[in-house]
Amino acid sequence: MSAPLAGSALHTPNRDEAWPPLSPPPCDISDDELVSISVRDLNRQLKLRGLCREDIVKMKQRRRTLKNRGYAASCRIKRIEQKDELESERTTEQVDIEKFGNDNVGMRNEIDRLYQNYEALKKFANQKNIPLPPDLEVL
Amino acid sequence: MSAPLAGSALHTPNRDEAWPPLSPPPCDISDDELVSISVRDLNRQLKLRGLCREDIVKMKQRRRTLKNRGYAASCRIKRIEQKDELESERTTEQVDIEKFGNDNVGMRNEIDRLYQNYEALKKFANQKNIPLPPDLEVL
DNA sequence: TTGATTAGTAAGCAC
DNA sequence: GTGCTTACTAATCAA
Repeated sequence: MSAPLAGSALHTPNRDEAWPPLSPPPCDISDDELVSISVRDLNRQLKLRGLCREDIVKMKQRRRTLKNRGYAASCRIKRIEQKDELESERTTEQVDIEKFGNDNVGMRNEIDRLYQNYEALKKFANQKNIPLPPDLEVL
Repeated sequence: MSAPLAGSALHTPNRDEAWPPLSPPPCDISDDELVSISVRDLNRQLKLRGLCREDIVKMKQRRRTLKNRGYAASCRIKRIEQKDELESERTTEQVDIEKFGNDNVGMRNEIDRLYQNYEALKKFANQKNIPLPPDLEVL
C-alpha cells in the first residue's frame, strides 16, 4: 500500500558510480525535480529555458524513463513484501497447528480418563448389585 | 530443479516481431547453436570462418547475452514456482487447521457428554444414599 | 498520462 | 566461464 517510488536514487551500493547510463539531460533540471513536478510545470520550465522541440521530447522521454525506474523498484519491493507476508502467515499457521495438536492430545487424554472412570463406576455398581437407570447406561 | 534455459525463443506473444533488438551477428551461426555449443567448438567454428578479432569478441559477447537471457528466464520461473509452492503449502495447512478445529469441537462435545453422565451418576448415588469409593469421586 | 508488469540487458557475485 | 540475481530499460496493458 506504499506510494509508488517513481524516482531514482535506488542503486545497489556495490554498483559503480556514474550509473545508470541514462544519457545526460539537455538542460539542468535535476532528475528528482524532473520526475516529481507536474506536466504543466514541466512544460512551463522547458519553455522558460527555451529548449528546442527535440530537447523537449528528450526531456519527456527522460522523465518517463525515470518514472519507469521507480515503478520497477516499487514492483520489486511489492513482490518481496508479498513473499514475506506469505511466509509469516505460514509461520502463524504452523504455530496454530502445533497448538491444536497439543489441545487434541490433552482432550483425548481427558476423554480416556472420563471413560475409564465411568467404567470403574459401572463395575462398582455391578459388584454392589445396583441396577443403573437405562439413561445412565448409555455411553 | 529444471535445467537452466540459457536460450532465446521465449517472447511474449503480444510482442512485436524482430525482437529483441540484439545487434545482428557478424556470421551465420544461429542463436540456438551459438548458445549451446561448447567454448572449444565455438572457437573452432569462429576460426574456421576466418573472423577477425573484433568479430570474435562480438560473437563471444552475443553468446553471453543469449545465455543471460536464458538465465533471467529461469530465474523468473524459479521465483513463481517458489511462490506457488508456498501458496500450496499454505492451503494444505489451512485444511489441516480446519480438520483440527472440527476434531476439537467433537472432542469437546464428548467431554461434556461424559462429564454430564458422570454428574448424573453422582446424583443418582446421592439419591440412593450409596457412598462412592474415593477414587471414583475424583473428577 | 500514470502506474504496474514483463522480458531482455548488463553488472556484480560466487563457484 | 557458468549460472544466478538485481536494477534498469522499453514495451504493453489497464485505469
